[in-house]
Amino acid sequence: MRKNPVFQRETLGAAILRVRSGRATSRTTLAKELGISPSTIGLYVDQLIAEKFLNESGLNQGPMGRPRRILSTRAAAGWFAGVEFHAQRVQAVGVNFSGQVEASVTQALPAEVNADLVIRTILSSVARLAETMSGRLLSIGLGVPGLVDPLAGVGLHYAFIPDWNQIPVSEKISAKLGVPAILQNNLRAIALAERWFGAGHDLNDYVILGPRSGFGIAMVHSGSLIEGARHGAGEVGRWPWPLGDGKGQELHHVLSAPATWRRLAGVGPREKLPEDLRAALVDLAEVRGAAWDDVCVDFAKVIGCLQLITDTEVFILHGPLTALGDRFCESIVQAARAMMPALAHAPLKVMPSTLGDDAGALGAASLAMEAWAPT
Amino acid sequence: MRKNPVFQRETLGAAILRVRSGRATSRTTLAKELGISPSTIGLYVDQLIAEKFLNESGLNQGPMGRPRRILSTRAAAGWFAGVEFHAQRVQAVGVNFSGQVEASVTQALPAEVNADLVIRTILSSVARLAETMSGRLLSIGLGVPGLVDPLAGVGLHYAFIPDWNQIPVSEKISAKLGVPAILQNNLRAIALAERWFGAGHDLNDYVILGPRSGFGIAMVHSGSLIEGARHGAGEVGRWPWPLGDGKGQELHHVLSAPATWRRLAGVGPREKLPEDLRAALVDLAEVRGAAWDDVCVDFAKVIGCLQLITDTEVFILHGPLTALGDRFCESIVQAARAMMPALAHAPLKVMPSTLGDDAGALGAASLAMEAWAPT
DNA sequence: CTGGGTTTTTTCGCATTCGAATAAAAAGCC
DNA sequence: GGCTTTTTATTCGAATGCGAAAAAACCCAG
Repeated sequence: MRKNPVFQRETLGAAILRVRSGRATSRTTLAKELGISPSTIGLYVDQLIAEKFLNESGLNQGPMGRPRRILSTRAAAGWFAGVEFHAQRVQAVGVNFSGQVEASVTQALPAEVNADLVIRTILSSVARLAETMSGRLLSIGLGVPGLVDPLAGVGLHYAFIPDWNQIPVSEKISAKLGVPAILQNNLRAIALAERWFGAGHDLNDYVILGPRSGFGIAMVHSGSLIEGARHGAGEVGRWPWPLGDGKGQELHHVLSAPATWRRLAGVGPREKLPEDLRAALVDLAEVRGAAWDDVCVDFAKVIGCLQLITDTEVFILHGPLTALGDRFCESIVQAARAMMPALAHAPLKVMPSTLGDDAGALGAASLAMEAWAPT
Repeated sequence: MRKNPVFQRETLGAAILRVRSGRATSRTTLAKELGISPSTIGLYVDQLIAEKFLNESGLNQGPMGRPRRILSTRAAAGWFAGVEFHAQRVQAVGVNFSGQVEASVTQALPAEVNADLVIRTILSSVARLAETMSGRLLSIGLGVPGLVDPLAGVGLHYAFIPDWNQIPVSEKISAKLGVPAILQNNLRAIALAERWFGAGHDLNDYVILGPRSGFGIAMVHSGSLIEGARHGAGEVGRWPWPLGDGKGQELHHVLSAPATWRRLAGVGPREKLPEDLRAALVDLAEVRGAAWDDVCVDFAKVIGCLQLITDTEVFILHGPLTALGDRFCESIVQAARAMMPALAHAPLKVMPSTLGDDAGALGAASLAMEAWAPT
């Protein structure tokens, strides 16, 4: 056996990612995935096994030939934290080294929230996760609302937390916790969650629809996130509404989740929504008729336009409106086809996410996993 | 001197590209650009000089220290062909190894054009270029209208040439000429032209606006072209018009170049445009009043929406409407700001391209240059 | 059960690429 | 003019990663 070479962190990290995601399960497939030679990957895998990051867990016999030695991540090798927040709450998940969620914490934020409180709540959430998780924390991902500069690790602006301007979140968090903290906009984090935990497994091009308190989208093109020159890509919510009419309001106000509920329930903009929305959802999902059609047509206008620009494979609906289910998505597709001749025979797919309410936190955890590599 | 190593084609090609574009002018800057060590780049440059692809052309004395030995491409090392076409004409340029245009050929296509004729006209155009150009042809780039599969080298569909369906253009051309033929959609090719010959030098994020016979856009994000999952990204021309109204026509018909001329000139949709459009342009550019404002507002609607989705640095206007000049672009920006609060204080830049009518052919030549590497 | 076929993994020599030191080329400064 | 400082280019030994070939592990057929 020769003297150990100096292993490239990047390659080690990439290898672990492939094994964790199941995209590569043996030395040979890893070599192909990473585009390096079988002899080299052998050394790397040996190293990762020696450092207890990977395991060999049995054999996989193909139709013929020597069976593959199945590689898997050691769940106990450490854990990642994923935290997402918005003006109302902080949500955190703990994910073991194999990418399985093992703990989850949600903390509400008071009405008079500020940046400092958010940071402190994030830290306390991670501390609570740490009580459950075993092994050491490896890195932390943060899904931050509003404008975010991921490279600098700075939260640039978020309208619903007064002093949230130019906050060096990454610095503050990683100084306290002693591990790298990776930032990303929360919708874009959700896009990553879809890749790791949802439908985006084999997708290279998809768009996340995020009708929540506003309406934003996150776009993945050729497997990578679309950021925009100033981190502002996907601000569809600020389109004028009615579309193309300068005098009106913004799309935000019409296609947000609350606005949609109101329209479906026939509740005026001033009236309060029913207290137990969760319970009312089932009923709402049964709504048909004019209100339903109107809402679908409005969504179809936007999604149709987006399809024509992005030529994406699929739209994945996130947020509370996923409760409206497949029929909502299908109605949107139908309406879009009816409205735009270009889409009549083109593939257009809209589907509700299978991830739940903690998609943002899962996405943040994905950030952490993707960024981490052994020292 | 040691035995020559086996040089990586990819690295050789990348080095030539950097030198040609002026992004790297010495061994050291090349090393930084390519992310390889100075010692290695030395060997590569020596090899490229020995093979007569590069020259040393003098010294560049900085404020201090040993001066850089300036590298440059040998213009006579070979040439690239760039060909663009649409239903009416084929346009070709010949570009020397330093990236300078040395020859240009335009051939009209008859009304009863078909795929076979297009291919033959492309070949004859290249043959005519060859009469002027010196050295050997290295590769050929093709800007193809409609849907294009660049990887397969296949023209998928183009509405204005009847049998243009699934045409293996790359195969046909490179079989005849014996050099690689690289395909791309013509608007996306223009985006590359902007990078090599125009304003895109230092830009990583920009959007090409192509109001011609229709209305398409090409998007560059983080330095790379947005293709779309099915090569159909940027089909903004097929948005419904008026925006958001299902019952109307398509944006194509209102914001195309001819339609815009008609609106500005007050000419009905059936009447013919003035014969000598070129001459009339100067007058049209003076147009003001209601028609002018209407047109600007309509463009602003679309460009504003695009800005909010893409968050691009700049829109570059191409096609005949560039004749309307800076004032047109400025009016659009003003109108967009007035219409969309989100853009009121955000950076929004629209500018006319400085490239002329042969931007498509230049872009095709850029394709050829970017794809080529020494054997 | 032995030998051929097939696929995965490892071994081992080799060479491309790197890193650190060295040389080269100029400016500025006394 | 010699000296230091600064930046670029080259030299040369070392080593990371590669390729070809061998080994390993399994199936199947006779």
